[in-house]
Amino acid sequence: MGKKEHLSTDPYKGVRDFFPEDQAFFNYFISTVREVSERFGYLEYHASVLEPAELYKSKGAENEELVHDQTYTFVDRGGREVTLRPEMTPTVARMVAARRREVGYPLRWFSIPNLFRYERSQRGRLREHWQLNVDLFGSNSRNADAEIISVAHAVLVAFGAQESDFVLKLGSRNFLDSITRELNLDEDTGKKLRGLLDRRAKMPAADFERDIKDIGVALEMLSPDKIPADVAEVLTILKDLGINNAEFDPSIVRGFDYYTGVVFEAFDTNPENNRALLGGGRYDNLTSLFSDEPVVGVGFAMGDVTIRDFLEVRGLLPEYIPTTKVYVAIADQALASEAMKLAGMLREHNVSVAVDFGEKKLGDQIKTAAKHKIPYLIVVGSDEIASGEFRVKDLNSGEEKKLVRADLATFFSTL
RNA sequence: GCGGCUAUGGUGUAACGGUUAACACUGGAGCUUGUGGAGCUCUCGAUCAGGGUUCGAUUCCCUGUAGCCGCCCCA
Repeated sequence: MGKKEHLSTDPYKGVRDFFPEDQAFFNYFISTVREVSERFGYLEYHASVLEPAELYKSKGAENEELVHDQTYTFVDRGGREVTLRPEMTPTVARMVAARRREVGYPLRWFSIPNLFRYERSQRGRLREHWQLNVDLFGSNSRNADAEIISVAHAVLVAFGAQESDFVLKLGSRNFLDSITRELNLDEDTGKKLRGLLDRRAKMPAADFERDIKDIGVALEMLSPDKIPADVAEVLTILKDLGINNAEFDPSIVRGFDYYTGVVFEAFDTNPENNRALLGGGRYDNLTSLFSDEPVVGVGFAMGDVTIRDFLEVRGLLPEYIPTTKVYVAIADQALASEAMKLAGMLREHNVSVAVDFGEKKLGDQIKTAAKHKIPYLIVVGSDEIASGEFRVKDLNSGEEKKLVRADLATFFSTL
């Protein structure tokens, strides 16, 4: 036997391989979110996955865990500490701050970066994922908050979701602060309250009520009927825009410290999938890391893995169709050059064509085309070369039609 | 960082502690020199690693490793 130790074919822990079917979905994800973002007048930017580690360290003690335990951080050959970005917001804040005097506001930017986090993976949470980030800078208007939420809404609709499939839940950091002030809670207790609210959906109602009483907050203060003024304003604008599945939810608080105003998350209305599909909110102080001239912002982010899970559950995943439209099979290896010439002619008309070199029998060549889910087949044989007439087979229906050379290009380029 | 579950060909599954580890898909060869995607025949290919219990371990126990799922945290 002489068994040799081989390398594993698994990808690195927590990251994915994108096989062509996966890449096809990914391309669909990218093109859909890009189209929607651009439709709202947002411009695409991009940045390196490498950032100086200080960018994440400077955000305060609360983020120690994120920086020390949940990032890929290493020292480069020049002794610099480098981090694979775990989120995009500090990067975009850095870029905006760098050109804060010249960019012009309101500024609308979006990006589709990959992000890394060093943590144990679980369903819907991997060590690398891709995320749409949409941000609007330089406006304090409630209309800006509403616009960002409506972009999020439009993205989900563009993927085929109905308003009944998801709900937009809005909360408010101002509201949270007002409770803290009213009850005179210290900073620690305020944080505890925020954490409890964040976890509310995941814990039994009785536990939540007990814990909330323990820190001295009456349950009535968190009633969904007591809509804070900022949330109410945004909800009114959204309604005017024709968005009817948004509501106030006092337990929407978002985990990050940098949020300052209205925050929101979208949820699948199917209670079995209670993970947030996307989330965001207003953050008014982020660029202050880079300058004393702060730039206000509001934005949201949506991951490719969570949206894929959502679309799968809802039956909204598009069927896989390869980009290759035509497969040319040959009856005899000697005809390979003829087949390649025919393919070349079709390519000049922007038809995607793959050619078989005839190393297997014709039947097996067709199997290959079918296996690759290529929709059309042309067989090249000496008869066809002589007559100039080719049989085009639709591999989905099994139907065949005869076309002369010139008509082939016309036929395929209309697909 | 903490906890639960799982580990058999490339994939998905099967095997009361007892012959040669079974079945399906996939791959390869053929039936079959140009209408074939099917079918049939043949074939390649596996018990995660180490230790223990036992006459005998894929099966039971321990350790390790890996994966999945939760928790923590949340981008």
